[in-house]
Amino acid sequence: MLRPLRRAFYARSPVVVARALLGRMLVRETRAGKLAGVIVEVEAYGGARDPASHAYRGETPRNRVMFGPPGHAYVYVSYGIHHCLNVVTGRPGEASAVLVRALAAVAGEKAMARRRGVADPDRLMRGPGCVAQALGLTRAEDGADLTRGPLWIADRPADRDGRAIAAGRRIGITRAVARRWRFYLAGHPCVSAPRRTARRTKTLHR
DNA sequence: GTATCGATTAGC
DNA sequence: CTAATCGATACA
Repeated sequence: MLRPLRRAFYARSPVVVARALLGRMLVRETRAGKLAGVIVEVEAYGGARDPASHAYRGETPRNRVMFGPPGHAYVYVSYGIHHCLNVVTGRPGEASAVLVRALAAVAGEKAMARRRGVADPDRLMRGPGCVAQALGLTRAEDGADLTRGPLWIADRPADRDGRAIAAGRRIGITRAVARRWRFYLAGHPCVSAPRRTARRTKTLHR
């Protein structure tokens, strides 16, 4: 029987949780049916110590959930258009999180393809905005408790398809760009390889 | 108050 | 390369 990962799993540093999430199955149960995918790409974000984090400058209405207990979803609107799913990690108040950047679909592909308007299975959830669109996640899911349904991550050994965990720079940020806090399954077709170099870099900040 | 930037994406 | 579009931030 598949159960959700318990809160203790999330109560660790974002880097540790990020790596531990690779190969785990994320499940979203809707009235229309069950959507699921294996996590293949993530990014870690620190709180007050990480200039690239939404929590770096303190609590706001948007990031409030980050400052709460771990194991909850932080869903925000990116560029006014897309939604992005994060998992809150660490101790309450630490405001660290893991951004879910890509999944390999294992259930509900048809519903995902309909929502995405895309047929290619590898492109259903490649990129954080695509993940949220395929799963139908919005600000309504902000604060959802991942240790219970209907949005949860399964307590089952990671299935990494025999692939190594690779690390690289986080995508799309301009601060603390030196940190190699993006983790992904090497060579996986659902991983979004960075295409452009990031815009203007503001801080290296190791 | 106004101006600009972004943990993005699709399209030209 | 750019538009899309809004919360947060920077600044007058």
